[in-house]
Amino acid sequence: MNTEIQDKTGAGKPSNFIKNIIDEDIKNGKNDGRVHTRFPPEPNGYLHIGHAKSICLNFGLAADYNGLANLRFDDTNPVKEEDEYVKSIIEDVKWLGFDWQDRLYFASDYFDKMYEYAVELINKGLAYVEDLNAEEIREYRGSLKNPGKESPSRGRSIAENLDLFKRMRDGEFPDGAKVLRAKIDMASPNMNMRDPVMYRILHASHHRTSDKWPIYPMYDWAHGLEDSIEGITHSICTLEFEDHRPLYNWFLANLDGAHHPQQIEFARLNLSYTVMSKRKLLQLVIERFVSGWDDPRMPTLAGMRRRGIPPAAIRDFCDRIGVAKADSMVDRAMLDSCVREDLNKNARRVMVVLDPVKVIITNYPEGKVENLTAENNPEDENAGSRMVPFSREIFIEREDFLEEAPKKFFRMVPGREVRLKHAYYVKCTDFVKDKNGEITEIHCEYDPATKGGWSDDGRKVKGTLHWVSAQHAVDVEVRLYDHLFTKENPDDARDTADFKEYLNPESLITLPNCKAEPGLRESTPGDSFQFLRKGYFCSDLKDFTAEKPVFNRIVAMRDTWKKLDQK
RNA sequence: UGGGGCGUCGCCAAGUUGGCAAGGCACAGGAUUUUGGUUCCUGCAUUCGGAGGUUCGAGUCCUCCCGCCUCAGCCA
Repeated sequence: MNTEIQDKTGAGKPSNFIKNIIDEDIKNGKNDGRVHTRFPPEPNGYLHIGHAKSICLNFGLAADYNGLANLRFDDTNPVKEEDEYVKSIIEDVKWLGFDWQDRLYFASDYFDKMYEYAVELINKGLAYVEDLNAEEIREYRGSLKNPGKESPSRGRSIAENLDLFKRMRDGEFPDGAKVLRAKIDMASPNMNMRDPVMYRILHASHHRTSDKWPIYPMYDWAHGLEDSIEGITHSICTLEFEDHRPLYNWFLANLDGAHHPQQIEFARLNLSYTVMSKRKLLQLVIERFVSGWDDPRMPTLAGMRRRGIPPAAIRDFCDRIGVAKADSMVDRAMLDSCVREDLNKNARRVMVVLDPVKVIITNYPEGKVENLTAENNPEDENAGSRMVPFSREIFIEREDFLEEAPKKFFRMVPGREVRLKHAYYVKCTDFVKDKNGEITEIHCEYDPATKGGWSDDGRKVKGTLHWVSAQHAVDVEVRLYDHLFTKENPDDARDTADFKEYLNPESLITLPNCKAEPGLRESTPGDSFQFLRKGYFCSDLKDFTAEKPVFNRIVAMRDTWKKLDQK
């Protein structure tokens, strides 16, 4: 394999086309071998896992090449942006595990400089003030197949343009009255080059510059300047900006002495069984299909944090999916796999019965309580152990008992011996049903010689069950989360009405009466556990209290029995 | 017969100057196991959207064709 590249870019991470470009740049001494990237969110919404891909890419590249990565807010549109989003984005990027040190920047910090640059273009005869209104500009722009035509304003003198632009800046004109446009080519096959708008008039208060500016720069004009000013070497963005690259380059090439970063585009992330567009996510929140931006089913970083997904698992996921230019849809199972891998290593094991049925161990002394040793994590010898109380009456999982069982079922069945994890071997001797045929009570006998769950005589038991002592059990609520949508790609709803038709009615199942071992009452919100044999869960960041403990299922265990059973 | 991209296993994805198809997820077997979890083995593209061509040799070069994504905000 290409061990050379891997050694060079470190960490044994797979190569990708961006690293190849950077390797080449370094070989050629471009940018003096510097690598400087940036993550440039607009503070107008919450970050989601798609942004995480970009964050991991930009900060990861900087780390791999001993470079730097900035966090920069692209706040050029005051009517959409709010400080609240700045805060949440900062929180999310930190949570993901990245550090921009003192390099937190705002596009709005460069407004003065951008204005000067605009004047420079006007002076070069490369920009002009437009009188046409928005609708007229659209008409003049032409269509995909037909060239546009030049605006009457295009012929204005430099002096007049300078004057008008100054007056735009001074607030003399109402919103929409004029714009500043670059003078490029109205017949270009690339629509972005048909005299794109650089500045629009917006008498709006900005979250940082307040009322200082009545004009605001457009993305295409502003973004390259931001990159240039910060000395960015590789400006990484998503595929839809590919068509903007010629414009990005045109602006920078026409400004004297401006540092000129290289724009590189990659394919944005699509994840199966969810949607990623801000508009659709917003709709789910507003129409109450989810409880908020941090609903554990949301693909937002806030939602994933509340779900209990470790940031390290998201970083691992972003490494595994790679970076390329082909549109793709990553299987949610890939993320689940990363989550399980992390949690298997790190989550303390604990016993919780989700759907309890009572078991009475008829030959166990009434009133007796034993404290049994239970290891906290077989994957981590430093995790230690805890004591779990055992008594005559316990709860087990309803689905772990079958009156008549198929051959491959090796849980509790009348007459068969099974092991209670960390406790004893027990054998079912009897059971009680109510008039609906539902099991209400199971009777067992235990073997006192098997304390701890071992037998000296080499006797084999195939099944091991988790349990909770009835008198010591803590009542907890458990929320089982599943895919938000039933369809792999809810976005291709073109044939039918709308993506919300594919919402999964079982994406949240609340179990209000679960039985947990006593220690769980003391958990800190956000703690994650493996509920033995059931999956990984975390105490809910918002709703968990010692009085009413609430746990979220992060992801279920892999379950080969379920697969077998369904066949 | 507008422009710009992309097409390698069910899903991601590597494949640097042509040298004879990495890896992960998923799936299927088996071993180990006080979690039907973990771990560990094993299997899983004679083939790279298709058809031609160049070459001793092509996923990599050439030609044509097919399919998908994307662009007409004073959004980013």
